[in-house]
Amino acid sequence: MDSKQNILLQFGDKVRAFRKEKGYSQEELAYRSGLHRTYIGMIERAEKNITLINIEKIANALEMNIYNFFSVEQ
Amino acid sequence: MDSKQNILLQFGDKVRAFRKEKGYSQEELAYRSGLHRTYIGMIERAEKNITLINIEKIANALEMNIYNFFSVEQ
DNA sequence: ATAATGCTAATTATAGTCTGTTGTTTAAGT
DNA sequence: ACTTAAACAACAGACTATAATTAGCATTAT
Repeated sequence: MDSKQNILLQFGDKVRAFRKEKGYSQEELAYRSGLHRTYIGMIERAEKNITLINIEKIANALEMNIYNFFSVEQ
Repeated sequence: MDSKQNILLQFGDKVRAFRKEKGYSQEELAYRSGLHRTYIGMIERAEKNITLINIEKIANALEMNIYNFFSVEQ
């Protein structure tokens, strides 16, 4: 991932916002989703082009539905 | 991708349904999204774990928003 | 001072691309 | 109805690009 794509920035921002709403650290979210601490950071910084299965893991860890990451409201 | 994950099956089914609604062949959708003919088939059959950037490409090609793939209604 | 996050780099797994072949559906024409 | 052709989709295999995982150290909050 060189130049950060808009959709990844948008997704990363939402993950970070929802994570903070829940009061989780990156490490806590990593643990809950079964992903690695540094990987969560990379996603939030839009450095990785995440796959659908991992999108779902993060959604589950944040106790929300995937479409919340992509809906226009909020 | 060995055993097909639920989220991939759900996504693939939606892509196929929306594609047919538009009257596109897999090849037509491939052309419109800039992806490969056979790859579209793999996605619809849930054989690949698609990345977010390609999810967006397919959404654009189908002239819809990403959350339509994940919303419960319809 | 310490907890949280950023950043680099290296490795492994797999997503994505492509060619070609087989099978299946659709629509003709005779 | 039965072929024939053409369009469409499934499938296999090989290759390339990159996502995913991890460790270690630097930096930034608190």
